[in-house]
Amino acid sequence: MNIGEAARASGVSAKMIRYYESIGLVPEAARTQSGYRTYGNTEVQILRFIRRGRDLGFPVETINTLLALWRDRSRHSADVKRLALDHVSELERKITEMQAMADTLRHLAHTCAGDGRPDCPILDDLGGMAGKASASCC
Amino acid sequence: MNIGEAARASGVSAKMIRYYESIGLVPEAARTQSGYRTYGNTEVQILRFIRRGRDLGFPVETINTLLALWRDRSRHSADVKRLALDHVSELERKITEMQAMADTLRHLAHTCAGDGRPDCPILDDLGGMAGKASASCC
DNA sequence: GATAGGGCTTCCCACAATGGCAAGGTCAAG
DNA sequence: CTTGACCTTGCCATTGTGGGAAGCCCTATC
Repeated sequence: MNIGEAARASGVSAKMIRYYESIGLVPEAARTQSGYRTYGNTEVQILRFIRRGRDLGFPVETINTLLALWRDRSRHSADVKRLALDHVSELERKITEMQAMADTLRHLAHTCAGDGRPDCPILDDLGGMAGKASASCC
Repeated sequence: MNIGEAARASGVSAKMIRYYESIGLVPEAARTQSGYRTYGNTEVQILRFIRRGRDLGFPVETINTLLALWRDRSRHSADVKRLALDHVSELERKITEMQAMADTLRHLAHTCAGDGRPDCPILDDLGGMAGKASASCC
């Protein structure tokens, strides 16, 4: 199977497959005489694993660890679970952060007329003029 | 005021001030004879505006537009409001995406014993073996 | 006046993960 | 043999930030 076919079969672009190989996330693929990479079912399965991990937002570095655990028949599921829950915490942290941004902006936008006049509480806030009359810079 | 002092006064690192200048987000600073950048209150105010915009998650490109509107006394607040609400939409999109990831992972982690045994629904899911017995790669 | 230390300058490198392009080799079908 | 689709490597761009090196500048202290 060529890289293009492996890409189609795994959902990982050929570009990314080469990249993952270059950073050592997947082992170097076997090559034909002419230099084409070749893939089998095992490799495609690994690529699918990576793809799924990326879809769940795991950083590549963590996927590397997860792959190692996947290969390790004597792994402790506790190690996998901890990686997953750490990632959940990280996601929650970012979600909370973005929700605070969105809440602030929704509030500001709510108090903004949004018409043809220049007065705008959003710009007032950004300009550090919150609560004061709408200002222009400089 | 030197760049370090301006950084302290605005909350934007000296490094980033130079970067913002290089991409044209802030005008080129005046220089002393020896080449040091100098800043006044106006410049610090602009930097604070940028800092606040970044804290609200606006991309630099959008902050550029917001700065232009800030300077434009004949602006329409509708334009500012639209930028803000578009950004809220973008934040919501990302939040929804990350919440789906977190929900999936919480569910998987919940069904994972997290002990010394190797069986792990999380790895099963990543390996495309959802619902089947815990597998090891290759 | 000399020296030390801290601040400033520019320039380059790195990150994470992905896309795109270009120049060239390869393979299979017509 | 030609054509078109595919593969190869390599370099550039993204977004926004940090780090560091080499060298100049300024001020304070001895």
